[in-house]
Amino acid sequence: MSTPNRRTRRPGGRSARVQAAVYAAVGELVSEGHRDSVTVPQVAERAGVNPTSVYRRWGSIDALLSEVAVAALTGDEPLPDTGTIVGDLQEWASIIAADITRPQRIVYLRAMVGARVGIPGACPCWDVREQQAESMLGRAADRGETVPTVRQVLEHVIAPLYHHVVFGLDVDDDYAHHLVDDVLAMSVRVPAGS
Amino acid sequence: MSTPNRRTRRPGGRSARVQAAVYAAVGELVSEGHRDSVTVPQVAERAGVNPTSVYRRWGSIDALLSEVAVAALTGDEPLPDTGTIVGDLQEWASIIAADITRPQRIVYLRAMVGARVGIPGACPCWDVREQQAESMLGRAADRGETVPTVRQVLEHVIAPLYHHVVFGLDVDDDYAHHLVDDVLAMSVRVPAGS
DNA sequence: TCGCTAAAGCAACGATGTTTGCTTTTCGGA
DNA sequence: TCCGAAAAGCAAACATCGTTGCTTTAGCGA
Repeated sequence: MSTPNRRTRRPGGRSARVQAAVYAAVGELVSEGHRDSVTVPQVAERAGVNPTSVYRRWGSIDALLSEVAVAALTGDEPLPDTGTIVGDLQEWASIIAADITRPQRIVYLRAMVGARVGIPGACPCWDVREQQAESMLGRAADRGETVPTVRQVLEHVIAPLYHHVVFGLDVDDDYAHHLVDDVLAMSVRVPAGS
Repeated sequence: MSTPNRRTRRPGGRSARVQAAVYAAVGELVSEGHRDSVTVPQVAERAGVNPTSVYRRWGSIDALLSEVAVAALTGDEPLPDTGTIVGDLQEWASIIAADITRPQRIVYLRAMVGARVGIPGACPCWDVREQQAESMLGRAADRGETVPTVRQVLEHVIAPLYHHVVFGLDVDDDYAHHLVDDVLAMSVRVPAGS
């Protein structure tokens, strides 16, 4: 088969340049607080690109926004490594909380929610979080600590954090740490023979 | 002061009729699966009302949708009363899961997320859930059961459920029950002297 | 280097959403 | 019953978005 996967058929110079310009333009507009009403023509003008090109490549502003969003939201920060699972999870939760409460992130999250119509399946964001959780929990388990499952961490730390941000509820360090305390409480069980 | 609170200045006949018609129209359109693209002119036509009236009263389709959403999302179902906290929470979680995964609800939730720009503070939805949780936990505590806190139930059952729906992840009974199991595990502690 | 073709650019059009100034209706108090 | 004013209706202008047919540019393989 010499049929490249579409979308990779001509990745060279100009296409790449247009994509970069468009991505940058979206980033700028979002950062400038044009929170809502980021439109295709706006992005195109800022990028110095013809609107038609954007329409043909991405189809709609939502698709574009959510593509950029995924890229922006999965830029990985260094993982904490404090020596204990409590420390790791609390620092991790704090970092995430601080990150996703930034105005630009909120715009992206909103865009993701708006665009997730008829797009089944998970988005890469959660995969990243899952890998991070796996990594920290794995290390802790190796140290002999009692740890919750990856699923529990995702459902009871990550999900509530994003829920709060998306619905405009308060999110701060205290809140994040509470979540971690809760999830750690889940993994403390009465030993069978005690 | 004879300055009524605005929005209540002339609640009589016609205004009320227009509001009712518009609310009904939004409900119909959303129910019919016009998932996206519910526009002001559409709503106005269906309601037999002039678009201008809608624009002047609500300003935008998002504001209108989220106003209707709050009304729709806080309609309370009867609370389960199975005799145990496990049973109550599991049934409750199932009911909520079934409710918010209906296509119309998703539209409303999306609208809430979209409209929650610059509207600080909680929306009435969470208040309802909080009261429901309080009620069930209170009954269980009276029976002498060990129960999690209201906050824990909200953060670790409600929040993940809504998170999943809003981001298009799977939600079913199993998932809901898992959450309940987890939150109950939080309240099980090793007795001090064991 | 040449040629094929994917992708970008251009321009014009059609459709819709939104705003605005003005008129008409009708609520609610005097 | 009458009057002032709030809210609804109407119509037309306005702004923008999104689409489409065609042309032009420029990767990339032969």
